Amino acid sequence: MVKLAIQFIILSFDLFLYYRLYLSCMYSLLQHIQRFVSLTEEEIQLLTPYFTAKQTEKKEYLFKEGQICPANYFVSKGCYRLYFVNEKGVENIVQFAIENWWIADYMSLEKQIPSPFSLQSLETGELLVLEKQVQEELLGKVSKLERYFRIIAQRANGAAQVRIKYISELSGEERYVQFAASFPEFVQRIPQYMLASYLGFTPEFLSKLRAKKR
Amino acid sequence: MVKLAIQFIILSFDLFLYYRLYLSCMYSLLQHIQRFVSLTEEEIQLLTPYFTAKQTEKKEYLFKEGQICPANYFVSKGCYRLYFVNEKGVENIVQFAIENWWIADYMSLEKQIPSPFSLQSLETGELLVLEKQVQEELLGKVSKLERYFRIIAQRANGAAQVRIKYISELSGEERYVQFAASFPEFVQRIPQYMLASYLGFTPEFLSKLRAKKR
DNA sequence: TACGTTTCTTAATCTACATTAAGTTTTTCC
DNA sequence: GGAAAAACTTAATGTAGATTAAGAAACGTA
Repeated sequence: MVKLAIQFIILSFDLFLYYRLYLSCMYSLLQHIQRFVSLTEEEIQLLTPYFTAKQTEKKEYLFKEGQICPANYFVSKGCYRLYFVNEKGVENIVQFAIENWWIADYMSLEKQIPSPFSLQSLETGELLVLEKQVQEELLGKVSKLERYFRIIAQRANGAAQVRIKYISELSGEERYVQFAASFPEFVQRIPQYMLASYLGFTPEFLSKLRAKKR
Repeated sequence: MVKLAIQFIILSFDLFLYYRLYLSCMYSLLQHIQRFVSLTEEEIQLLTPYFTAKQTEKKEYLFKEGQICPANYFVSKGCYRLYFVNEKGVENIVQFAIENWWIADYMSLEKQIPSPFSLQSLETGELLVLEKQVQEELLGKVSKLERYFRIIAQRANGAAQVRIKYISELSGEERYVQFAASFPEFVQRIPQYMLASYLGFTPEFLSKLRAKKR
């Protein structure tokens, strides 16, 4: 009987922890959504069951290369990277995501094909998980979210166009200088070798740039 | 009186030409939309007034660097490029669009800021024009199109992620070889120096690669 | 058809960053 | 707290593609 009581308390505590995580994440997401689309109380009620909250440990994978990207992820807390490993075994980061960003391999998610990318947590984090099938159901129930996701995707699209412009136009050094000026806290937050990877050059070269700057 | 009659005939002929262009473009677009979203007859009736058809001459600009991107464009016929000019005066192509593609500077369009890009026609072409404000009205009238545009944008997103992967991973030569194998007709269709620009290297280098391949 | 413009080709020289190879410092984990 | 792993730094050497400078070929226009 004591064992059962203890298990019940543990279960209730787990439930409490999950609920707290879930509320925190949903709050972030609703704040984000309402920046683009206004929702009624009813719509909010309708949409909340479609999301699952997840806590991730540092280095935890959400999916790995070769797996189908299982969901679209909204970052409530933490930092994540989408990366691939090239034929020399070197990791190349294609995208980071921090609070209030969505991240996924959108080609894999859309076409349900194995991803060449892996998605990994860089620190303890909290996410909302929206699987493809679940998203389809959700959008059937709350069609206003089609608008939200369209706006998000179009913004990401514009950002990608600008990113490709920078890759073409700026030297490695210029990219570093601009990025560090635009996102100084982010630069402190991640390992320098990952920053180098994202900016498209080697950690050795980044060391050289940093030495030059001192 | 004779002059009036001639003017009326000219005006009717212009209207006929426009109508023919418009029908052709709308047909392309409706075919495209129905690949993703099914529309009722009523919805089709509702949406058609929101699009303007446009014919472009070779080299014609839809917008130039420094202007706000005025619209989202659906390509019914022809080929277009989105490019910027770097500080050395060299043109860098960020994107092409051919039949059934949408193209715009999505950052400029979304935020209504001056674009660093220009959008130019590479051959005589035909487009449907959807200005931002008009799109908002349209989406208010036929909300199903939110879904269509979300899907399109998400696919473009996935494609951009893959594009960035290729830029990081493959050498210039490898990019050329893969692109030429994947899109042989497109390679014939555009000037080689534009292909080089899009793939991220100089026309001189492309000449070298082509010589090597013979 | 002739001329000017655009596109493509060729080759030598240059350069931004990669690669190789360590050593040093910081972080992690038991 | 100590050892191992990870991250950062340094420097010499190498390389993929850029730059420079033309010349040749193709295209467009009057």
